Amino acid sequence: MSKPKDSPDPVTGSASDQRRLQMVDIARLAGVSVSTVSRALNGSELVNAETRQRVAELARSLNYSINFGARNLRLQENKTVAVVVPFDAKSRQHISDPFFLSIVGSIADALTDRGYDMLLSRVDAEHLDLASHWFDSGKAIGVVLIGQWRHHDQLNEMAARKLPLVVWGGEMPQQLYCSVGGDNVLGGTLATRHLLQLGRKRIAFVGDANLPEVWLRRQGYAQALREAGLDVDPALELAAPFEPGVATGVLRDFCAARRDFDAVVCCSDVLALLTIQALRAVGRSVPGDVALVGYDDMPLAAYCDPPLTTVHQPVAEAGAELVEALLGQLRGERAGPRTMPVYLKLRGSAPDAAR
Amino acid sequence: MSKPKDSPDPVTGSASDQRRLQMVDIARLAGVSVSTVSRALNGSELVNAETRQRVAELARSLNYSINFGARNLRLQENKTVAVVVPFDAKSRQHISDPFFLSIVGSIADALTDRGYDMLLSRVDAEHLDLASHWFDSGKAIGVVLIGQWRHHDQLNEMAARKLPLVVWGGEMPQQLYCSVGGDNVLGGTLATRHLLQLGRKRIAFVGDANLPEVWLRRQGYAQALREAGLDVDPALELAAPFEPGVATGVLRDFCAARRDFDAVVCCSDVLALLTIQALRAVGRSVPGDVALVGYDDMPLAAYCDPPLTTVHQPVAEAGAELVEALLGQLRGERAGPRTMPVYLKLRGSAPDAAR
DNA sequence: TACTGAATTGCAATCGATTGCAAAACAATC
DNA sequence: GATTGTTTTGCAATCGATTGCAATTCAGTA
Repeated sequence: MSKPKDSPDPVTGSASDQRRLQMVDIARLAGVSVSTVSRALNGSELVNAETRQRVAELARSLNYSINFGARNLRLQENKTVAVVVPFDAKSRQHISDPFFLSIVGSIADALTDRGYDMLLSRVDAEHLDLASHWFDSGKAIGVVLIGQWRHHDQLNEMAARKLPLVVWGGEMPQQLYCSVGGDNVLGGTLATRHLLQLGRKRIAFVGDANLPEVWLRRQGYAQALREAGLDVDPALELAAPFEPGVATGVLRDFCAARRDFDAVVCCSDVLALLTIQALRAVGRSVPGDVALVGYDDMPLAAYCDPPLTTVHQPVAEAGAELVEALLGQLRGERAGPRTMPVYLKLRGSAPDAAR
Repeated sequence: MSKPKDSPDPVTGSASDQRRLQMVDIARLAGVSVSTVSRALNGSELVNAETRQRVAELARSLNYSINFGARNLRLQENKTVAVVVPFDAKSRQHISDPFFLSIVGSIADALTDRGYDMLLSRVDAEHLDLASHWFDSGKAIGVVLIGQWRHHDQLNEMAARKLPLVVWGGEMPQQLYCSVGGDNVLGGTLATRHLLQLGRKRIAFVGDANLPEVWLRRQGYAQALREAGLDVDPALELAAPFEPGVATGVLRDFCAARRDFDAVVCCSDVLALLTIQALRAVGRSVPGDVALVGYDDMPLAAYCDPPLTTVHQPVAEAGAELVEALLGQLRGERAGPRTMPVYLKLRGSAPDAAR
């Protein structure tokens, strides 16, 4: 009948355990002042070693933990970073692209490692500047924004206002803010070159070039074609958005209308999957009739059918780079944009030529 | 501390030195006291309508926003909720399962809608109880934990300590904490019944029954088999974990060793994809040789090949339910576990019998 | 002009921590 | 015992907001 675990602890007192323990309680129990407790818990040399030990043990045994709100207010210090994921207000769609979610996970890791907290929120992709609210309100010391979307301009304005900001995305000409991203031009080039090496000559490009990252990838795509002495055919470019719902229709129409291409460069792995579906719907096979390269190398890319040949983005390193860039800014360093290497991961959707 | 606040040095004043605007600044500029500004911004009737208007406009034009740390300290109120995603410490793997990430997105929405902030963090899946730190330190008013994993016991202890806690997961016997989840027994039953209706009799079950949710789904699986007069064959159960890395090997071995099954119930869509790959590697087709049902209905489930027939989990509603359950607890309501309906989404991997 | 009550406004205490400075305790020396 | 020097400790101000209560303003009335 005895259930020791559930019995109320007489020391802490069952009635008053509603209120959270604070320093004054520890102080009273230890028979010292609040100042001494504060110093003891912070390991100050000013307090007697024995007292320090005693206070620390008392605090631990009572499961005391400090009120960070009060501490931050006093110290004018804050270890919280806001991570903001844009969403499409028109379609009211959440971000569901696995790649962005992976990046968020990677940032969470990087922040945790460095002792920072992460405030996650969403913002209308048409009003990226609302993300500055987290800084303005003092809730966060800086902002990490996932993607530039269509509002390069707003980002520049935010940077001009001295908002501590880092953006995952591509490096654009005359950019004021600090971006971190994969080498999009290289990615576009690698994907296209590989398809050319497979002997494909009519290579379509799927992605909305209004987005900076896509625009850069398209540069790489065009460059690779030029190297091979080929021209860009605007008819083979499809401005499909990243939202699966919209993209599906666009892709089906495209595949129904044209059969004069033998390869596709897709600007995300999700778009690649949708493209494969659209192609199959009109009776064309991958990689037989059409070879296909995706982008991102999302976790599931290896487990699709066919597994996706895709441009690998350095997700694991991305979090650390973004966080370091932000902390650098806060230290007053003038941080420029950073571009990280990418490489092509060969899988079934556009297998190695040697095979 | 008698050091008067240094007037910001106009010469050396670095950019980062730009002190954030506070109420006292607004007060000075408006020619009123801080109290009046506070009241004005909070829309108090005590302050003259005209003054209120003037102060509000001034604050807006200066882009002032309140310091929440100070406000929360004074009001003893906090609108931050910690959302904790367990990770596997052994494999040091991030959570990459798209389903969990979708749930996180859904919670972010629900919290934003209700004016709460979301603190996202990860915790070692072997020490779920560390999640209580967010509450103990006053950084969050409660904790939402994504998944029970193997530590039902730790969760019960946390609940016994009166930690405001809600867990996404299944409802287990003698559970002290509040869980919110899909109806796992029903899900298992629906999946299995559907395969039986297709005429399959040797149905494998893939998932680690040490996890509460899987355990419940297995109940449903067994129940459906019994209904059909069939016995559960332990040889057809495969305790594959959710981590793709580990699961891949386990599944390949299983498919290589046994060909005496004609259907599979998988406990996640990712496991379903891996199973399809493993089956194809040994020359068996889906759904021809083996019909297959996944679980979760992750965003990409419709875009795989074949598209996955899968048990749809109510992700969009999940966030709202979890948040409401937590807020209910905070209001002092004695909230029991909630189980949400699920349904079977028919797609290619186990098509409708009628076809 | 003096008085009254309602409408505004401001003073000062408060939330829970940190920390400069001064006071107290203790030890060492003359 | 008085003086000096070194540890330890505690008082009180501070961070940026909120709010009870007292003070002020002002219109209306005697």
